[in-house]
Amino acid sequence: MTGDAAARTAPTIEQVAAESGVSRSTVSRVLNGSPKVSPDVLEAGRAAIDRLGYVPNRAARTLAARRTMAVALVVPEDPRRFFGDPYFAAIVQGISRELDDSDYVLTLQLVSPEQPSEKIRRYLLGGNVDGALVVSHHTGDRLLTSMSEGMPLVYGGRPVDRADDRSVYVDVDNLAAAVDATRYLVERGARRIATVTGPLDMPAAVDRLEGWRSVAGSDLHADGDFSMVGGARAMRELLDRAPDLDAVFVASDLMALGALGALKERGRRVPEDVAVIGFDDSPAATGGEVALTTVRQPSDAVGARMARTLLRMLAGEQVEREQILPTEIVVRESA
Amino acid sequence: MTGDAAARTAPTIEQVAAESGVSRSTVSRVLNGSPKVSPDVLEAGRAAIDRLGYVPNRAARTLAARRTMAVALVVPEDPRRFFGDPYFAAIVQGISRELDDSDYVLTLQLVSPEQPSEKIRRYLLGGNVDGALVVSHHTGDRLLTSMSEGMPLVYGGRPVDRADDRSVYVDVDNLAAAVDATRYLVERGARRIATVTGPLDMPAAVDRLEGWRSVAGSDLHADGDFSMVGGARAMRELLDRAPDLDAVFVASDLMALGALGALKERGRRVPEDVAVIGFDDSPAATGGEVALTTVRQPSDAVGARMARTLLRMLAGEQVEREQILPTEIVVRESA
DNA sequence: CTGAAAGCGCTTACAG
DNA sequence: CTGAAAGCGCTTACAG
Repeated sequence: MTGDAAARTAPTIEQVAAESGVSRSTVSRVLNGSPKVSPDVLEAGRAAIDRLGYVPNRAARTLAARRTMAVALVVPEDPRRFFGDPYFAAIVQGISRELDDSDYVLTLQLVSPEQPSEKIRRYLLGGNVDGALVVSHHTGDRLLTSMSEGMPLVYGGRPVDRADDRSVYVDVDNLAAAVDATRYLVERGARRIATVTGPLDMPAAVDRLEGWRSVAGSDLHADGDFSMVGGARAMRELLDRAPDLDAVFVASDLMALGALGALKERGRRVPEDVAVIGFDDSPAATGGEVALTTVRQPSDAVGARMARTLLRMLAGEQVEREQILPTEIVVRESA
Repeated sequence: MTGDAAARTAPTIEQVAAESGVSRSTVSRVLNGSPKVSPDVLEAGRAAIDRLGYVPNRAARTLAARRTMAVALVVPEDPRRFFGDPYFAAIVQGISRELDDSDYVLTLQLVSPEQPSEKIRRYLLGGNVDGALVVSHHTGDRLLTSMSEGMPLVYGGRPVDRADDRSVYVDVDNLAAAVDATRYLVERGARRIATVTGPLDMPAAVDRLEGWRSVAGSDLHADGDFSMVGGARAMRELLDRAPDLDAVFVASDLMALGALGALKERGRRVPEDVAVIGFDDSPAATGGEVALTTVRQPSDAVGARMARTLLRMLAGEQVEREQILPTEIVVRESA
C-alpha cells in the first residue's frame, strides 16, 4: 500500500523541493514562515508539502537550528502522588494550555525523588529540550539546581532551600493564605482551632502550618498526607486529642473531604459544632455533602505562568525571579 | 566561571576525541559500548568523557543513527480525568518502571480527546520517538489508528472499535471480571443486584456493565462517572429507584467509596443490608471505614507489559496482538 | 526574493 | 581494533 511505503520512508525536504520545483533553501523558508518568499513560490511550496504529507524531521531541524522547540516537565515525585493530587492536574493543565498556543511541545520526565538519576541529567543536557519546568512539592534536588546554569528552568513552588536566590519560580503565598484562613475562623468565633497538614517535607505544607500556628498559637496539628483518607485519619486523631476543638484549617480540599467524613462519624455538625476551611478550591470543595469554605489558589494559572515565563526566558526576555499569585477565601457552607 | 562557559558550549565528540587522543569514530564506539574497542583505548575514552562532562547530543545521534531512543506516552484524555484516575497512575508507574531498565526515555503527550490535533501527528511522525504507548479509556481515535502503520504503537485497553484487528493492546477481561464479581454476589445470597457504572463511552465501563447484566439480568444501573462523588450520587439514585436492593457491583473502588458513604447516609449496613463489591483494588479499596471486597486488576502490570511489548516491537521481535492479564476477587469486608 | 554551500554533531559502512 | 569519509535532513549566512 502507498500508505505503508510512505510511512516507511518519510519524504525529505529534498523531495519537497523537487516536487515543487524550488530549492531546498526556499522550502525551508516556506516551512519556517520566512517573510521573504514570493506569494507564488509560497503557494507552490505549500502545495508540494501537502501533496507529499511532508513532516520535517525534528532531529535534523534541531541539529541545524540549534534549538529543539521542546520543553520538559520534570516531576521528581512519586507517580502515585503526582497522579493523585489535583494540584498537579491543574498545573499541568495550565502548562498545556499555554504551550498549545506556542510552537513548543511538552515532554514528561517522571523521576524518582530519591535518585534523580543521571538519566534525567543526560536527557536535559543532551540537547533534548530548550528548557524545563520543574514541579515538585519536595526536594530542592541539587542535581537540578546545579543545572539551572545550563538551561532555562522554572519551578512550580518555592525552593526548599530558602537561601536559594537564583531559582525562578511561580507560587502562591502559602503562609499568608494560611494566616488569612485562620483569622477567618477566629472572626467567625472559633476559640480552639486545629489544623490538618500536608507532609512536612513539602514547603507548601510547612508554610501553611506556620501561617496557622502564628494565628492559632496552638500545637493541635496532625499530618493528613494530602490525601482524603489521611485527612479523615488526622481529623479523628485531633478529635481524640481535643474533643472541644471548634474549628479546623485543613491544608487541602481533598483532606478536608476526609475530615468532613470523620466529623460526621463523630456526630459533629459542620459548621455549627466545628467550622472547617479547606485549601485549593479544587473540584473536591463542592463534591461533598457540605460545600467547603476554602482558600482558592489558582493552580492552573500557576502552571500557565510557569510556561509563559519559560517561553519568555527562551525568547531572551527578562523575567521576574519570583512570581506570587493571589489567593482568596471562598465562603460556602463549612465555615 | 568555568561552569558557565562549559554550560554555554557543551563539549562535542570532537573535543573528546582530541582530549583522549583517539579518533571520533572510536569515541563513538566507546559511547555505544561497541565490543571492538581495546581496553586501554576504552579507558582513555571514558576518562576523557568524564573529564569533559561530555553528554552526546541527542539530535545528532538521532539523525545519524535514525532512531531516537525515546517513546511517547500519548494520552487523548482530559487532564482532569487523567490525573484523577488511579488507574492511570498505576499504568504510568508500570511503564516507567519497565523503561527505567532500558535506554529509552518517556515523553508525555496530553492531547485533547476532541481534537487530537495535527500537532501530535506531526510530533509522532516527525521522528521524535521510535514508538508510542497510547492510554485512553475513550476514543479509538482515527488519527492514531491511521498512524499505527507508520510506527510501533501499543494501546492500553481494547480498541473502541471491536472490529479493529490490527491494534496491539494490553488489557484485562473486563466482561469476565464483571461476571465473576456479580456471580460472587449471587453466591453470597444477593437477590436484587444493582451496578454503578463508569461513563458509557469507555470500553471498560461498557464491558463491566455487560458482564453484570448477563448475570444480574436487571436494568438497575446508574452512571457514577468513575469518580467518588459520582459514585455517591449514583448510589443514592439506585436506592431511590430500588429501596430493596441488597447488593451492588461498583465498577471502580473510587466510586465504591462514594457509594459506601451514600449507603451509610441512608442507614444501610454493609454488607448486612447491602453487599458492595468494587473494582481495581486501588488504595481506595482499603482507605474507607469498611474495607472493600473488590476485583483486583494489575494496572501497573498492564503498563509494564505495554512498555515491554513496545520495546520488543522496536527490537524487531514478534509480539502478541492482544494480551489479557488476569483479574481476581479480593475478599474483604464489604461483601 | 532565491539558490549553492557550509555546517550542526553524531554513526557506520569501508578499508586497513 | 582503528581511522577517514560519507551521510543523516535540516537551517542559515552569503552572494547574487
